[in-house]
Formats: sequence, structure tokens, C-alpha cells
Amino acid sequence: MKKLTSVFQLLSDETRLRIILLLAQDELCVCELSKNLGVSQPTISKNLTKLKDLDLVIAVRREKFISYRLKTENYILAYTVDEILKNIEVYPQLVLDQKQLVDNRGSLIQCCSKNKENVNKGIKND
Amino acid sequence: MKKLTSVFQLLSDETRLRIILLLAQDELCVCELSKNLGVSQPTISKNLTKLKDLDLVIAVRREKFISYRLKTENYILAYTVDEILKNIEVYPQLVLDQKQLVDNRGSLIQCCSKNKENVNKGIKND
DNA sequence: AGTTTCTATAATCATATACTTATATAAGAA
DNA sequence: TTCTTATATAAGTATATGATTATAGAAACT
Repeated sequence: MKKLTSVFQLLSDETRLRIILLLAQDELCVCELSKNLGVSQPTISKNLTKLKDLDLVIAVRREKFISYRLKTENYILAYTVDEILKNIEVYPQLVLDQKQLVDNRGSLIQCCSKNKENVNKGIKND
Repeated sequence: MKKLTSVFQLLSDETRLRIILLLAQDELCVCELSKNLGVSQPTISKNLTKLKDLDLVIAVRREKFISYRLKTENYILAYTVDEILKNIEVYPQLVLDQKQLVDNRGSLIQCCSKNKENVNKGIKND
């Protein structure tokens, strides 16, 4: 049952759920995730590695960037994402994350170093 | 998202999954779970309390015993149990647990103190 | 080559988790 | 009431987890 319990373990962390729900919208690189979620680069990177180790995402290098895409083969992950998206208004933090993603689209030519203005400030007790 | 992540957290532990899958078969008391799963009474009790705190099970006192019943309102729990049961042969430990439950039926008049013979010995790397 | 940008990893720390042993509580039986 | 049975909880320990800071590696640009 190790695989099963490990998947649940990954889904039990708010930061990882936020990453997953953004990746459900689009393939994104580490720095885009970091900026849109307002979470440090090492934290994003580490969590993506965990997701990749369980084969829930795949990494593709695109020139300077490494882009991560959500995989849909795992039924628990797929079901969870579907159900959350159906009722996303229940999770204000996730709604804000998605909004940030839309607002920042295209403004990430200089992905991480410059353009520090539009970072996600987060929501308490979501 | 606290409720959501907490549910996943509870599902991420093998002992709790085993408890849940036995309760999916029938309402059971602490000592029956302890004996059928080969897990200590305090461990069962503590995990049942956690499940109860998130409203995933309900406790009913029946004379000397306290019987626990799985609730079905939580969609993640319900889906998880359904999917596991559909492919239960993938999880030998769970198959063994279910077998223990059937084999021990009715033999638990003296639930915990006596009748130590048929305890579940467990399976490695399930 | 040297610099910048993007990503990964290591070290550290604080907190959370899960189990064991021992003990307390609660209910029924003698 | 005293004893037994069933359950809950507390204390202690070992391990796991998640974040931060600092640093290393990898690719593109000057």
C-alpha cells in the first residue's frame, strides 16, 4: 500500500495542492509557480521533486526553463483535481492562485529575478 | 483547505486505511479491530479518535463495547473506499484483514483478554 | 571566458507523527 | 463493593516532515 499512502501523503499538504491545481491549468516552470504562489523557489522545487518521484508530474526542459506538467494517470489525483475544480469557490486561496496565474500571463519574460511586484500574498485559514 | 488536507493526511497512514477498510465491511468495536488487524488497542483507539474528529466515523456505545461505523458523507473517503474495494487484490494486507474478519466472526464473546490465538500477523511491503 | 538566470540540493531547525508502555476511566458482572 | 473487561489518554521516544538560508549546478547571453 506504499504507493497509495504516499499519494495521499503528497495530497495532504496545502503547498503541494496549490501547485497541483495551478498545473491543472497549464504546464509551468519552477519560477512561475514560485511567483504565482508566493512560495520560495527551493520549496517549490523540493515539492515538485516529490511529485515527480511518485510520477504525478513530468519535467521537460525548455531552454533555460524546466517546465512541469501534471500527469493524469493516477486516479486519485485525477479525481481530486476534478472535484476541487468543481467546487473551487470553496477554497479562496486556490481561486486567488488561479487569478494570479491569469494576471501574470506573459509578464514573465524575466521570470524570477525582476518583476517582483505581482507576487501572491496568500490567504489565512483557507 | 484545512479539512481537505486533513482528510488526505488521515488516508496517508496504512494502519488507518486498514481500519477504514474493515469498517467498510461492518460496524466494529475497538477490540475487534485490534484483534483482527493485530494492532495494539491504544493505536486503534487513537486512530479512531482522529477519524472521529474529522467526522469520518461515528461511535456508538453498545453496552460494554463502543462500536465504530464508517460514515459515507465525505466524497474523498467514499471514492477511495470504492476504488480500493474494486481492486482489493492489489493489496494483500487488506485481503488478509478481510479474511481475518470473516474467520473471527462470532468468536469474540470475550473480545480482547482471552482468545489471543487468531491475531493478524501482518504482511511486509504491501 | 565570465555573467546572469533558472533549478536543485545540503544543512539546519522547528514541528508533527506514530508507536509503546503505563495508567485512568467507564461499564457490566460477581 | 470489588473485579473484570473495554476504551481512552498521558508520557516518552524515534522518526518524518516542511520551511529557510546558503550554495552548487546547468543553460543561455555578453
